[in-house]
Amino acid sequence: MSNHSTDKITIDNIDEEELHCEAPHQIHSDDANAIPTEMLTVEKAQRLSEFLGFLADPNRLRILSILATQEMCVGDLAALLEMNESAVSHQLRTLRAIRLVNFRKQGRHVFYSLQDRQILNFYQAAIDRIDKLN
Amino acid sequence: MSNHSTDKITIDNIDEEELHCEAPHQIHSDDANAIPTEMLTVEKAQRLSEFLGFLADPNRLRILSILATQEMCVGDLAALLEMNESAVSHQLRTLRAIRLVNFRKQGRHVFYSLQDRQILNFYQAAIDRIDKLN
DNA sequence: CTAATACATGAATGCATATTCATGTGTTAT
DNA sequence: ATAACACATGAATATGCATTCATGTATTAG
Repeated sequence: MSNHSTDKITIDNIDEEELHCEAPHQIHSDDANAIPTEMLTVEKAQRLSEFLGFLADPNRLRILSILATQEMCVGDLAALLEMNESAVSHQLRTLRAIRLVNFRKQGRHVFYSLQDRQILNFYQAAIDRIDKLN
Repeated sequence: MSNHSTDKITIDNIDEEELHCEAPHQIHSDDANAIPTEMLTVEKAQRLSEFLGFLADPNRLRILSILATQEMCVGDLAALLEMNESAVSHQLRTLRAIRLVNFRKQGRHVFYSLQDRQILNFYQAAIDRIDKLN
């Protein structure tokens, strides 16, 4: 029955669900503009985790790493990745569902390409993070 | 028995695994520096997906969204998130394992804070992506 | 028309993982 | 010392999901 009329939930604005520990000190920002000031709502957290979850698969990432540089048909993707064609097709289906890839048909071939090229920023940032921390 | 002596795999450098479809056209870059030119190796794709997978959970994201602004103890986190304390503790365990959070003990309380503040960049970028595309 | 090719898809299987429950450890209060 | 509190953790359960297998559809070749 929680009647929050807003979906913006600031942390200290929470309806006094008796928090016993005082916040000992606020975290200060290294780069100030990157700090979100609000707790994620359940709904938004779900959407975000869904999106990240779609990226969080080795084979999907490898597919995207290929499509980032060139268009390619399903059979060739399967050959490059050394995967079953069916498995590749299933993955492409999910990538299509979230609008990350495009496809165009040409004869019996289907060529896939990267649609949302904005994710390359995540991709690169994540790669850098991996490279630095290990 | 594939004896690649290198872990750099460029796509057209692949040992001629008979690709039948010619690449009809190279994808050109919107912002050129964001384009990776190499296919991800299996190992690197696994590490990357593992990292993204750790982020891809609604409750972990909500925890991080709180810790991004302030330190907090386990019980208060559980209250804010309306979660079982045990569930929160398990999640914090995995966040600790990947060095995303710090903790300090004070009496019977354990205060968690964000350690790797670099991920706030992903976080913000992902949020923006979600906001724009839906 | 028939066969082969390229890809898609539904069902089944197996694996990873989030939550819950029960219990354990350490700390403060009485 | 005993009890209550704060948190951690192992085991069990359940749920989601990636791959495989079998089959279906569309296109081209002969």
